[in-house]
Amino acid sequence: MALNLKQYEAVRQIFTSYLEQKALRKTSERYIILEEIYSLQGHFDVESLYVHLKNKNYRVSRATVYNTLDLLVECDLVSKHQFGKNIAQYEKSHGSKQHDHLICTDCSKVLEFCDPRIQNIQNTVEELLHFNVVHHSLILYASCKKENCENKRV
Amino acid sequence: MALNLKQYEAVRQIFTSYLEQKALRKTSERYIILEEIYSLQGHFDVESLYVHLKNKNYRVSRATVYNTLDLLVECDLVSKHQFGKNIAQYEKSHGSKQHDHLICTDCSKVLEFCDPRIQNIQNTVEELLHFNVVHHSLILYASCKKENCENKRV
DNA sequence: CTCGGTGCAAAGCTTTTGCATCCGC
DNA sequence: GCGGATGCAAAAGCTTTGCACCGAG
Repeated sequence: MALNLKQYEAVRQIFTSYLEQKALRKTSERYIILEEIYSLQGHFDVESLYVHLKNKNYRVSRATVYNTLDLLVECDLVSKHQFGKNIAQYEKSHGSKQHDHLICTDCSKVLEFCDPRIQNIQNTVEELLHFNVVHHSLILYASCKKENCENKRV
Repeated sequence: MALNLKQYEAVRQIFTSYLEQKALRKTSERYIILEEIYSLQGHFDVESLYVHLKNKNYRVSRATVYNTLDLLVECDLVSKHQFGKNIAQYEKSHGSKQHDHLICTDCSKVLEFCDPRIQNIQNTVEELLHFNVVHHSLILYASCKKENCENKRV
């Protein structure tokens, strides 16, 4: 909910540089969307972002939301995930620690974890296949051992 | 293209057990779809599988293809991937070595690689978060170092 | 004979596209 | 003022659903 102003200032700066570098226009919509994203916690999909914006009475269209998200993903301020469903999930990524995701097979909740060893795997594959790894997605699908898993219900 | 009969026999057996265990009917469509999948190489999406079946003059519907794929994924004979797009990709998984995927950011080609260290990461996370990892998805997005990458075109 | 499974087509959802309008540069 | 970007709505693409019929058990 709350926007970290100091962080937003930095992020806004990065976005501005990116837009200038690509000779794209600095429209108010683009900044409104960026600000909204950085005031959200956790993962979100396009529709919920759109609704959030509408609720604040901003006049934006889905098309612009999609377009802007693409830009933000490209300049690394937002990351995009496909958690097995057909709905793309996004999350702000500036200043966040590199992390991967675990999805609970009982309740679909998404947890985060860090493991530096993923880097070693990337390095090996880079050498072996002669590629430069740009980014990765590691998702573990796992069931909760605890009986009290929120939604042990399926 | 060619179906490995010995493998198919084993796979058919597994599917049959699964259907019996779940008290589901052994319909001809289900076996036709299984057979077609195991005669395909590499990844495929629902539409191409459907077209393959239609070309062989089988009377199947997309609904049945989707339904059967769900069953096959559940009994581990087929694995499902979301390679960043909204089209689910599938591949036969029985008898194949555990592997992960690298997607070329230049030409979208999908390569496979194996790295046992992913297992270590899973073990650590299992302990740390108290989950049982059922399966995982690791995708590396990487650009080809070689100038002669098939489609260095974007 | 029952009722789960199927085919077909329509509906549902997410995402993309076309076009007139708007506004950053 | 030009041309990129937007809003809106329609269209597209993948997947699910409703319904009448079929066929496995």
